Amino acid sequence: MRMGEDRAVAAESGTRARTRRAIVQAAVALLAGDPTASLGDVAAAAGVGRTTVHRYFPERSDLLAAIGADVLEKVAAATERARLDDGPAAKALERLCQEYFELGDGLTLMFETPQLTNWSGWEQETAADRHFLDTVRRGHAEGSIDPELDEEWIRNLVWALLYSAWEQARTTGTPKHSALTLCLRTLRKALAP
Amino acid sequence: MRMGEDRAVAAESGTRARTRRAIVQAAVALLAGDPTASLGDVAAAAGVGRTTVHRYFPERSDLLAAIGADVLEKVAAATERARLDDGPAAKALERLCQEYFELGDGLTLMFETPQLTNWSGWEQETAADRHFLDTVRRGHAEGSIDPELDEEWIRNLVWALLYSAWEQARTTGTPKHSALTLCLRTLRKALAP
DNA sequence: ACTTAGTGGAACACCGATGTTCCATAACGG
DNA sequence: CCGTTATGGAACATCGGTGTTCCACTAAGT
Repeated sequence: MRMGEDRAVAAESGTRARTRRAIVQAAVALLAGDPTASLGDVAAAAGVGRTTVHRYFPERSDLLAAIGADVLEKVAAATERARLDDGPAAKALERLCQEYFELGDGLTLMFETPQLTNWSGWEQETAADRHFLDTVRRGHAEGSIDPELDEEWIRNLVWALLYSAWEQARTTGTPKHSALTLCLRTLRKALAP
Repeated sequence: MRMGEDRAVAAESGTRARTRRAIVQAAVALLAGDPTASLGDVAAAAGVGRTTVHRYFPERSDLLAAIGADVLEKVAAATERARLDDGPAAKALERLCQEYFELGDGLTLMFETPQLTNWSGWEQETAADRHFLDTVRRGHAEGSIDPELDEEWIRNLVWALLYSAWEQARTTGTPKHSALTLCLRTLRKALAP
């Protein structure tokens, strides 16, 4: 038995881990701008050879899956940080929104790269997802969230607002903080009963 | 001078016009589900031979351009119908939202198919776009729209809400009318000063 | 009915992305 | 300092989508 992690590939020697991260990072940034970018482009953007990319991710889908897992992990972490159970539910969702905004290009990818959501972890409800929906219900119960807006719509709404805000920051020159401010203000007003 | 249209290709004999429309229609529906669908798939979905597709649209980009133009045209028509200059600006935008919702899969495409917006008509501001922004400004002036939300954000917001609502209707079983209701309610609350 | 316009299918060349192999060489760690 | 580890590049096979041509066939229009 190996002392590896519970993840698939497990403990890589520092160098490999660093290269792998470099590739994934570059891929996220690049694919956010052009979802059809080739693996050669990704390699170039990551500053490595195309061969190396294939060494780490035999098929394109493997890279996509890795990105998907990465984003998913970041979402989970962000959900943790938001401490959804503290204070009024509406406020909790605003905090969550702020945390999710840190996903950056990950937001763009989730919208524009459907293949990313084909990876196993995405089809079934994640803990973060459940926690989110629970919080919305709590908001409905305690009266801090408009009861006319059901859970599903609010989930879609949050993501849509985040995507809009991030894209506005990415394409137009809008500074990130003001984009986020608009996003949060809009969310607050939308949720208010 | 010819009695043809001002458009590029102009008056086609009824049969051709019908086939062309069938192809574009099928392409819209298909690409909304999978933006990477091949021309063969489009042909199959349209119930015509692949050769025929190429006859009408020599290159893939030509088809995309046609779709882009089609959507653009529908947007213009919808903007007309919304009568943006009547009544309070906030109400006008809600009417506009209702009209835009009719774009259906066109909404999905605008978000998920960037190549669609590469076509010439999209880079420069359209009349509809200008009319929209003018209406937002009017809302700011007359006090029916939250002055903290700038024109650009509101434009993005409207599209994002529409996309969310449409996707919710398309993927989950939510009936279209209730999706639209949620969308409008959210917009109304977001715009309110 | 007969001419013309429109269609479908097969066959082909082409291209870019993908995935694989092999080897020389650079970086790293003991 | 030397062996292991990781890398980059070149060369190659493959594959699917694309775009083209040609011909037989069918549906319109007069």
